[in-house]
Amino acid sequence: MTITPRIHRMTKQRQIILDVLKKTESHPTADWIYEKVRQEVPRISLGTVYRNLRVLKEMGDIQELNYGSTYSRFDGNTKPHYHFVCLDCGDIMDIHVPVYTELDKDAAEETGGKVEFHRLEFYGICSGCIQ
Amino acid sequence: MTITPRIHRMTKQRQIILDVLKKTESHPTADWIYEKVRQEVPRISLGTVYRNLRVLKEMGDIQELNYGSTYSRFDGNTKPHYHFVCLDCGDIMDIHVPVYTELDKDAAEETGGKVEFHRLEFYGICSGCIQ
DNA sequence: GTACGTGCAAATATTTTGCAGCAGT
DNA sequence: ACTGCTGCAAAATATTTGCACGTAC
Repeated sequence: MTITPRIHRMTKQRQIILDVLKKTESHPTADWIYEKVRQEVPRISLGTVYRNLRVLKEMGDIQELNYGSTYSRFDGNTKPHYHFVCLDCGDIMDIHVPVYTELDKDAAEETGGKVEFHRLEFYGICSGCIQ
Repeated sequence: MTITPRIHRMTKQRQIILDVLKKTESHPTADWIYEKVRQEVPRISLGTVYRNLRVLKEMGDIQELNYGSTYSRFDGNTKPHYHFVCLDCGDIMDIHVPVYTELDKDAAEETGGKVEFHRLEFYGICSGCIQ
């Protein structure tokens, strides 16, 4: 009586959602992705987009971000990296600084728990908004 | 024609909401705060709780956290500190490691923007859930 | 007295879900 | 063929807001 793990199929919808996320530099919302995918699959529903985003996240193909707002944004870049959030225009950008994995050790020691990963976001005004 | 800044009054409701947040060690949701405050002000509305949480946040008296879920949590501790989020039980705890303000300089250099602050959360399994 | 705050209820916004038919493996 | 996936629409969740009255300053 072993648990059979759920098998994921690669449907046209799922593939296109993944492609859209891998191709964009931005960190789009579910609705933005929906509108984009609709150009190729006009009858796709928003529910399907949400269901696929959840599966893709579970499979580790994408990341979900929910910083500073009531809705989520998604990131097709799964390599560890940090983000910069502009407090003015709300834009989120990738930051190319080395990832400090040693931090996890300190945190694990401090809490007595096991640290899997960490997330770091910088908040401020982006170069475009400074003038 | 100067802009007159909004003046905030300290009402009974606002004071109690702030007190509740300053007293707790947890990082409660708006609804938890609502239930707690209701013990002292039975007729308070959830709308009032949300309005006050926004004002208190704007005044810098509390922090809003929205990590890994669709709803916000609030933190009465405004001193810079990091968080640990348990992927099993969902609990959020404070971490007592020094805050690395130098990180902000690197990020500002990399983006060309101005960094005000950063947030760092560690994700893993807390000591209570490890067994 | 002024204008910010409150309670109430309705509205928004975002995400999830039940269901019957469709489709990937 | 089996079972996961889809579109559709309705539901669930979390948060915001219009309004008339109340209250801190």
